[in-house]
Amino acid sequence: MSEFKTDVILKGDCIQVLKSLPDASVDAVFADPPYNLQLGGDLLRPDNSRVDAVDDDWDKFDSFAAYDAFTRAWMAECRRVLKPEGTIWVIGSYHNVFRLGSAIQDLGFWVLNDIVWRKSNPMPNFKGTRFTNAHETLIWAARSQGQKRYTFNYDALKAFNEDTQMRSDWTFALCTGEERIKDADGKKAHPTQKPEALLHRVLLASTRPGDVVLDPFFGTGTTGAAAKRLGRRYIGIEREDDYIRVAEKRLAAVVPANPEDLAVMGSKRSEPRVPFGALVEAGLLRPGDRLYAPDGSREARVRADGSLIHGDLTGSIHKLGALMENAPACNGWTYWRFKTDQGFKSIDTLRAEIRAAM
Amino acid sequence: MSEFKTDVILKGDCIQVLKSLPDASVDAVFADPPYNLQLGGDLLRPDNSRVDAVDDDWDKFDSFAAYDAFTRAWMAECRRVLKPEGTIWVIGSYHNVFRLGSAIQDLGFWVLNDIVWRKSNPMPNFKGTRFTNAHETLIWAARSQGQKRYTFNYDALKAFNEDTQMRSDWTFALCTGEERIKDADGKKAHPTQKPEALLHRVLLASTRPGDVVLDPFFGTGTTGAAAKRLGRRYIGIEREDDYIRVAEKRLAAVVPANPEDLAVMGSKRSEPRVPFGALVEAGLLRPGDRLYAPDGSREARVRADGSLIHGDLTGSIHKLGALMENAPACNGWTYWRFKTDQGFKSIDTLRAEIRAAM
DNA sequence: TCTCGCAATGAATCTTTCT
DNA sequence: CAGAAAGATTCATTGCGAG
Repeated sequence: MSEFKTDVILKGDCIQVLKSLPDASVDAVFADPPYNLQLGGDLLRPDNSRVDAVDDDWDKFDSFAAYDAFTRAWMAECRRVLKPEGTIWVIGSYHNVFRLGSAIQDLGFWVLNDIVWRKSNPMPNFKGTRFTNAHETLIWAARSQGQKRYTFNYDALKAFNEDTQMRSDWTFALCTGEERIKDADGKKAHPTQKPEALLHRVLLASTRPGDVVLDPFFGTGTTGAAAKRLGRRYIGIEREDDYIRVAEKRLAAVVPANPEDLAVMGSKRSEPRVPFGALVEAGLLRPGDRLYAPDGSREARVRADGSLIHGDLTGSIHKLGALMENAPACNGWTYWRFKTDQGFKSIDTLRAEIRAAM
Repeated sequence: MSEFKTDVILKGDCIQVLKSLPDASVDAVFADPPYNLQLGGDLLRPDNSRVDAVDDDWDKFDSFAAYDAFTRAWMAECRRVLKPEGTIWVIGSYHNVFRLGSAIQDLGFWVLNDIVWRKSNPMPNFKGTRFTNAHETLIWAARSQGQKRYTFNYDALKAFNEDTQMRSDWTFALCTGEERIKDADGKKAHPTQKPEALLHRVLLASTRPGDVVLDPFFGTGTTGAAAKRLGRRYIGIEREDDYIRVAEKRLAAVVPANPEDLAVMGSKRSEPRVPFGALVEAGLLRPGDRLYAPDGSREARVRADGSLIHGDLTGSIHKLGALMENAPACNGWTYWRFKTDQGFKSIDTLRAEIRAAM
């Protein structure tokens, strides 16, 4: 059993290092894999022979096959390392994203969304032979189909987006200027450094404070920087010493946000359940009290066990609400009202009282 | 050798019909194949109305393997039928587009761009479980690598796009309202009719007047309608009699446009907004920073998700502003201020900064 | 005739907990 | 594990009918 440390950069080949990590140990994976088919040594056939540069159709197919084998090898390890309720993010462009997406599906992940990173300042197509390639694609997937309990901070992103739900197209500027890390000689330290804002949104959406985020292609550590800033933990895997040095220096300088500012808008689903009967027990409502439909057209009587009665119809607040409206379902908490000196009030205000006292 | 007519709808299974077409005979292919959606049960909106889902038999496949086999069969025939300098367009969503893209690459096509159709009015995610699925993806590919003589009307598109290069993300509204073809009983005639503006741009970009455009999944004939309007020829393949009838009637009514009239068919410009959360992502504000009400009497703290907190009140800039003022609504952008060396400034100035960088 | 409010709807892989 | 019950959940646009 290997040791499991977080907030570290593990040096080595990503597949080898992944194999050393325990099963079901990380909450999220973010992967920005190489797609240049000739990127030094990454591309090995299943038999470990190296793929040469290629031109003709047959070899092209061969190189796609090699890329697929490589992809499926690291991705399968990521799946093993991921907790059941964890999710994976991968990013790519049209060169490789179809390979990534097919692999994700074939390995048993369940795609939740594809997200478009719309670049506000893309590099123009100088020759005028194609459309300006102005976006990249992220794929977000759960570990398996039917896994409904993945982390998604829906309400946080809705607040972020000024109270309308976050869409699948995100606009960010390229990583340039101050943020772009340069060598001593002024050259960019890494060819594909991602904007930290992108990682900020990814982690805010799909992880919680304290979660462990794994990045098998760590590069200069954008994932780690965003994780640290947001109070998440990270594990980076990187092969190149140069990148590791840059990342370590970068990460040392990152100042985490205060824990109390990392709280985000919570969901109602995460609040404790309060049975309607508890309102009666607490004396906020009494047996015999009347509840009223939103338009006042109907009423029901509260019984001692927290059920409602209307004529010869009885049931929970939800069931009776649905019956009143002849609807397939009804949230009784927001449906029923009770009478006060100041007029009608939702029974949900009484639930809030109980929760506040808890 | 089969007869080769254009401006026709060929009835039958698309693979069978494709086999009857001669080699190297069409200039472009546009294909909107089944998406293999894999839906669960019914989906209800919050108001309990039922979503009219795509549950047609033609969209059901037993497995990814079955879908891949189908995809490669029709796509290989399309490649055979395509002229050497011809290009293919396919459209899909995350359910199927990775399969399409991998097949395109494996069959020897050469991807030129992937294009994002950004929907200005997508259906929301009713249950709050994912990001709003607000786009679909098109793939544009040449018949083979090294084929440089494909048609791309660079200058036309640049003029079309207010003299800047056309990007890979396009914004269009869904096909609704008058454009959406209805049955006699008022139901939509086809579940997935595409907006003609999308096809208009596709054909304008990648074909010339007189070119032959093949659509192997013709449906109600949007490709044919755009082709006819633009002075291109079309060949549609469709299996369902109902769709063919609708398409024939539709096509008969299409009037080819005068070239000078075509310029007006641009897309609605509805650029993405800059949400408040983006200021936090960009580092213009940090979690923990203070915002102040106009009269300075109240303050709130910024959190990582762009929500504000004041005591135990939380919410978006708008919601918390409204709470502060005990008002029904509030424009948070003009309400909140932050402190600088030069005194207080509106957060709206920060939004302007981000927009300027875009 | 014009305005306002309400209903309808679009390629959707759309819940969680307890018995 | 299946089934029942609790309970949470929507954005932009079009069209129609009331006023």
